[in-house]
Amino acid sequence: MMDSLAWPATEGARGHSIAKGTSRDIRVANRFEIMRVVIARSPVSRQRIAAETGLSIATVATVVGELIAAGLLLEVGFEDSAGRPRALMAVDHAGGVLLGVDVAETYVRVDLFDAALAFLDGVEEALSPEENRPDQVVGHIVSGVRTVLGRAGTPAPRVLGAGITVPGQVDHRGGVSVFAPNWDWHDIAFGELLSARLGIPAHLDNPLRAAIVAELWFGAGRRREDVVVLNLGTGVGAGLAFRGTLYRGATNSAGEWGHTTLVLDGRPCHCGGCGCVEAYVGAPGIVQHLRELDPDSPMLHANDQTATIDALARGIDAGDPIAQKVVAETARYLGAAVANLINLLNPEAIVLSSWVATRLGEPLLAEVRAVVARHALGRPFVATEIARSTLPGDSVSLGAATLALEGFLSEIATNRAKG
Amino acid sequence: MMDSLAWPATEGARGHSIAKGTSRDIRVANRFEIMRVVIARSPVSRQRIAAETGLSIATVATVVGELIAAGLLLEVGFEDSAGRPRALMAVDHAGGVLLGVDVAETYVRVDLFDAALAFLDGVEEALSPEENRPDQVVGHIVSGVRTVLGRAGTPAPRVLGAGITVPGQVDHRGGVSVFAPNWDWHDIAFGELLSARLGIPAHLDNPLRAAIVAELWFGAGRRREDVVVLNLGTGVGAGLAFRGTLYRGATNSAGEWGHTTLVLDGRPCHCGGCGCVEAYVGAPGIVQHLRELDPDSPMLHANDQTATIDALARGIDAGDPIAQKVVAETARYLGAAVANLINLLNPEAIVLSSWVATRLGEPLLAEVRAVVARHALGRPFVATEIARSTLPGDSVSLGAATLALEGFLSEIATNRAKG
DNA sequence: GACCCATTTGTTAACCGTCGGCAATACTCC
DNA sequence: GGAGTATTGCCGACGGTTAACAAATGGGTC
Repeated sequence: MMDSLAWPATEGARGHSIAKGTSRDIRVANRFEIMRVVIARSPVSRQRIAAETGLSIATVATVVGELIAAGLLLEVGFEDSAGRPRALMAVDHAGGVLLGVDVAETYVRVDLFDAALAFLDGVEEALSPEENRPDQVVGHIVSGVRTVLGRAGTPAPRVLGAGITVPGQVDHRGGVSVFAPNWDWHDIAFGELLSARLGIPAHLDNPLRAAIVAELWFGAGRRREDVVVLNLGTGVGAGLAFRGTLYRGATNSAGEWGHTTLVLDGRPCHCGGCGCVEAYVGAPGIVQHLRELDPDSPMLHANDQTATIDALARGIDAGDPIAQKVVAETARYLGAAVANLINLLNPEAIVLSSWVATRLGEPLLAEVRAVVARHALGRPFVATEIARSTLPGDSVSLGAATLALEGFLSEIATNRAKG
Repeated sequence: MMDSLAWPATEGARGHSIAKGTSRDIRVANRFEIMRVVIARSPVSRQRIAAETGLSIATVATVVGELIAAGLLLEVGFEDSAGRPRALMAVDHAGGVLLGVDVAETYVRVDLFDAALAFLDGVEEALSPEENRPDQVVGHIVSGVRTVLGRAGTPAPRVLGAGITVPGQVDHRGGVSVFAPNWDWHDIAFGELLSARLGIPAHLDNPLRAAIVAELWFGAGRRREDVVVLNLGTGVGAGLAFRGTLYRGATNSAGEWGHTTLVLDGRPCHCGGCGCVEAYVGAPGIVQHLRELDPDSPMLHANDQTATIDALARGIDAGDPIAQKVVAETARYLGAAVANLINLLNPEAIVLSSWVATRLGEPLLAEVRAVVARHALGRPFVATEIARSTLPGDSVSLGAATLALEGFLSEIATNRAKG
């Protein structure tokens, strides 16, 4: 058994359920926070880090020292002051790389990032419908990882960790894909398979959670406590963060916002229910709006939702009335569903992410805001910012890599002893 | 200005939003946990407390020592063991009392509890529709408090604190009723008014939050992390707890589950929207189901929902088919709305509370379970226990008093120096 | 240009608080 | 009195902060 396993095989058998907080957790949280500030404000002085985090300068100095010792940070210069110049810290771009792997129904995407989560390189391998065995998927991941690491040049960079997202219910502590509905996987110890083949600390989770972590570190979630990210794609779902940290639910399946009922006894949904949010605002649902409005629309591309949504986006730009009606109809449902989240959870921000949100963009968002204003209660509504994600690239693989960084930061040894 | 104010008037002006955790918080959380164990398992040995909390015996001993010094706990006897007998701890019933005040639209309820949150006495004063000025409400609270404390006998007991719930959006830190829709209150510094007149540390909050705190301490929330309590009354709302603690949302208005849309463009709701959950499962909504099924039903009591719901409950017991249909119809909506919560939040338990849940009881719950099973996703569904609240009495005033106990426990000085 | 001082930054040590482990003590039973 | 268990006190490890101190620079003075 390799020691690169990120999940101790036997754990979690504690007698009680309450997460007892230890002082160690405080240090780890501070490391996260300081790393976030350095990434966002780079180059940045210790003084400024202290001001932004609220920590004392002494604590900042020790934590920064740890991060320098771990090879993540670097003093990159100095800044004038009235007295001694401030040293400026930045992420050491040679300090190591992180891998973010997004396993979806039709593709496996492997992205390489530096320790500041700046995108370096990426490959995407298509997944045919027959290739749904875990070992086949693992094969694609391994080949993708080899490709990007190979291209990264010599000497091979130090890999700090890999984050892998798999759809469905994932037990992130055990590295187990508990249930992946599309492939009918049950309790696949995916993480072990991967660690064994990669020799890299691997962190398995679900794409919704990766997306919210990416927003927390780099997007609308920065400096906020309660954030929801809505993944609008073929399926739809929500990533949730409460009090500044990821919320997973009791059994790692929180966030199935797509399968909450919006229209009782409404449109059938592929989950078997009726009137689910996903049936109206998922890509197939949007295509259905178009088909119902104009069955012969030239924007319709049979068997290719992506092309249809693209055509729709072009139609909006061109002022096509049918396209506009489709957007309005979609927003009628999406807005009500967003208002539900606002009323129930009173978040600070709701972020629209994934490819449908990207393509339909501002026109959809404007309509949604108007609908939300009608449905949501006044006070929570004004407290919530509704925005599109500003993250570049695939925010799922970015979030997966971020989870790997969090894992790495959690395991840095504290160095009091110096020498 | 009195020093019994529980809310420092100037606070919260920190530059950053992240709640920086201190080791002090750990101690406070452990005090809560140990107090909960003592209340639930009383009389209980230190050993058992350690086993149930997962803390070391040493830590349990120090915290128990603090609580004894604060007058909350007492050694009440010994338990045989093979060697030295275990000392048994219990709450000191003479250690102090807590007040729980539930301010509703039509009444002010003041309950007195001992430090173990056992009910001692209570009074309810009716609130006429004209009596909606803050000072009038305060007057009722003060008179109620004087009554129960007067009856408690001499010498007057030590009051550890008072928790007061007010409907609407409440800023618990500042003790301000930010917005109470029924009375059109805006930014009433209710807490200051009360502290000044009572001379008792007062803790203001919202009834939904009180209800979930009560469940966390004494009901289905014990030893659970993620719990939802549904308040089914004239209005409906949800109290939320994530990771073992109360969730308030960004601006203290999380939990408006009653105003999430379940039937797009459905029944009008008094909030101005349409198709809200409350319009179907709030008491008036249930009465409307009955009216639609049988406009001449003898169970209908004009202008008295409570009587109608009571008649409905009797009808169910008697096997009245109309009553059963009304329950089924109500469950059709309630079940779907509960399933939404399960899919979105994946909680460990959902607790049905308040007077409608009490009266319609098991028959409603059975129907709801069946509907939820159809609507919710399989895996989160089996992970969620759906139950009626087992708390006796008014769980809102109980929760309010519990909030006061939490406040008291947070402010116990740590005593290393002894003598 | 040499020197000194003010000023600010960064580091170190001391302190307090938390928890856990271990040994000494307390207590009862056999 | 000895065995066995409970409780307590003490110590170490770790966290953060405060305060004192060392380091680095600029500016003024001779």
